[in-house]
Amino acid sequence: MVSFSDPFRLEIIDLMMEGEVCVCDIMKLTKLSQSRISYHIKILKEAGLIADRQEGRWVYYSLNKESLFLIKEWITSLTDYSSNRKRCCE
Amino acid sequence: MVSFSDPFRLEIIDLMMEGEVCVCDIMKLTKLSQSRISYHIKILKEAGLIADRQEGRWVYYSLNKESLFLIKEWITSLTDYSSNRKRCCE
DNA sequence: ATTATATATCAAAATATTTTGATGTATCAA
DNA sequence: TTGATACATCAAAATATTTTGATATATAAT
Repeated sequence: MVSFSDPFRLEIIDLMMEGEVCVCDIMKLTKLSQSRISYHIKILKEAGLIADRQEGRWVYYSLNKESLFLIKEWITSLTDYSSNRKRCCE
Repeated sequence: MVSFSDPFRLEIIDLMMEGEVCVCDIMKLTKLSQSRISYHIKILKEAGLIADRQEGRWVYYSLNKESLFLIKEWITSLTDYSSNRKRCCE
């Protein structure tokens, strides 16, 4: 969840919406520097939000649908719970 | 989304799952200092994630279900999109 | 073998966020 | 109207994250 917290990471996630991308794609599409992209990719990967697959010199990154589904489930649990007013501080 | 990024804010959000809470509730339940809680509450409020309602000296905070729903929809759109492999860098 | 390409990693600098403690404001009770 | 309570705000200090530029590693092409 913490890794969702950077605007560039959100941008990278949005790019992955349409399928696999490599760092070079992200470079072309965002004008971010290579090491900067690698840094954010690493954060996303450590959070389990993206999957990677190497093919030769390229590494393809894509969204990890399972972890996104788990986040959705957590949000659902937050809102589904009955929200009766609690008396406070008494 | 950025406001989701702090462990204490996630803790506060979890506390709101069961309904409205005031800062004093959060103080009792988390042992965080008052100003620290107010600070995080402010971040969550500015992000539209929580609603507030004043009653006398107390301010009751609760989850904003609509904004949580919007986040879920965004995540759904991320994963629903067809994820055909894209050729890269060629 | 040598060179080029794709990406990762690193340490230092830059920047942003969080925490703290003090003070301010509004409401309520005595 | 005085004092207490609940919460907000502020500036400074503490801490964490991000960016940069350099270098490293692995693969592939020549």
